Amino acid sequence: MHKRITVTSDRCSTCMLGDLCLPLGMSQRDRQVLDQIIKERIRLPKGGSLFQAGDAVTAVYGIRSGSIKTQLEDASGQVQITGFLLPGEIVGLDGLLQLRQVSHAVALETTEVCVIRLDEMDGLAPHLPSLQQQFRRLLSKEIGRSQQMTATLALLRSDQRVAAFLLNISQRLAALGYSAEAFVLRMSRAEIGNYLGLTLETVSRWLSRFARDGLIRLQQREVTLLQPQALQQLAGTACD
Amino acid sequence: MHKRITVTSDRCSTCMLGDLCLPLGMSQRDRQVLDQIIKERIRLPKGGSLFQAGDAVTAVYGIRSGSIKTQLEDASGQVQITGFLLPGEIVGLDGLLQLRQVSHAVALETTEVCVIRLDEMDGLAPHLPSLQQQFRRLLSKEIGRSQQMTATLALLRSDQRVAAFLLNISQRLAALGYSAEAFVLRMSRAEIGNYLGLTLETVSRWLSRFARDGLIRLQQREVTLLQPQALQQLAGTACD
DNA sequence: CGTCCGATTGAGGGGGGTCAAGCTGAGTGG
DNA sequence: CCACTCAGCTTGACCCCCCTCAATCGGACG
Repeated sequence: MHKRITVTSDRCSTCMLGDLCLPLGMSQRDRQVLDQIIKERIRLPKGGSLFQAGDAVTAVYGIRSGSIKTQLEDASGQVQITGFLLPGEIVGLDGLLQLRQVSHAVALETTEVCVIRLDEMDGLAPHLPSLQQQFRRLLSKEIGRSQQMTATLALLRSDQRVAAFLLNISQRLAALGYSAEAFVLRMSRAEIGNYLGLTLETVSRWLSRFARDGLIRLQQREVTLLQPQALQQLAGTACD
Repeated sequence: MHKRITVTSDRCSTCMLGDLCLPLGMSQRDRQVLDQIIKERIRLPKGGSLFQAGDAVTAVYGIRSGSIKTQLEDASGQVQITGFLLPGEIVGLDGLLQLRQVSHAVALETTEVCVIRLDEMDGLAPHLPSLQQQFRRLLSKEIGRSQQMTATLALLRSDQRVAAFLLNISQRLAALGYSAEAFVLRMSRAEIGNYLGLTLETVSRWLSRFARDGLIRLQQREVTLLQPQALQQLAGTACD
């Protein structure tokens, strides 16, 4: 389901993602130490699983290219998507509690991730306090992101959730240097709906409505934000 | 708003909470090292603030007795309660990203917390790897808890959310050695509703209905679970 | 050109929000 | 000791938002 690749070039210290990923806030010297930790990448085809619930946790994963969804699943087959992750973001931060994965991570397109082994990280920890602190920040950031999602689900109407979703994707892509206005949704309407606690029909209706009202332009999964400020106003502030 | 107390007795190594709090999985020797980190407690009256959004983060806090709610607030006064925390649980794990609090933490009753200073913790980290790992587990646990909340809001009907809420409180109190069947809700109907993404009327209606159907007994905020297994069946599994 | 999966759009109904009117119990002051 | 107050809770009536069910459409791929 996935292919392991030994890293030979373009390590952390020279990676284009730089501050957008694990090395954030680390000195160039510390980044070169980091290069020694990350020796491997994994390449996933569209639909491929990075890990499944129950797997032993030996590493966390930094997305180098592509995108991944993470979802909780229960015995009855019920699914809840908990995140859509983009390059620079770290996958597998839940699961550190018992060192067992609780989520299922699936590639939404061809995706490459850097393997950050926990044992390597713990081995270097005493010599690299900045890594411990950065890792702690990443965990805390994930808590904040998840709490924000809670506020979105608890406080916003369906149209506000869809608008907030578009803006969130837009801003994260913009931070990566892509266009904030024009982008391609890598996930289906059903996946967006599941993520937002709505049905796919409701998502589709609001996207169509936004397009009809001139807020966005839509061609299948291609989105162009025509009036981002109007979307922002619609989404309001769900405690952010 | 709060009173600082220097710790003179009943430190981590002898605290009754023991494995239910920070020291989980640490050796008795390591716990005695932990005693040196935690030198202070804070006592809060009902309604008192432990910290507010924007405050500098210098510590996280272990609840020793009482209970605390944490909530996100935005400029327009919109509030979203993100958690009700019981003894043994750690407050302030969000906020480590920028070392600024993002939430407002308020005591639901007279509450005492142990101050776990970050600088002390980082100072001892190299000599105490078990603390780093335990702290990482706690952060990961909080991610899992928050994701579970997302699933609850996205997947469950209002009656299922209320049932799941009662069972959650029950189980956490049982883990502390209290009765799983009979307990007092420290928060108002409005706070429960906010937390669950419902109105206080809906919460009240379902509690009344559960009581009328013989699933629980209700006297103001005193709850007795008469048929916990029926509640469990009602709540179903929101991906857990 | 036919098939298929995902997306769109419509019609209808129900779950939960809104608004409003009482109720309850704890605290207060006479 | 008891009326008074007030915040929190309960219960009812109404209605709207979003889900459900269904039909149709559209592009991708053989």
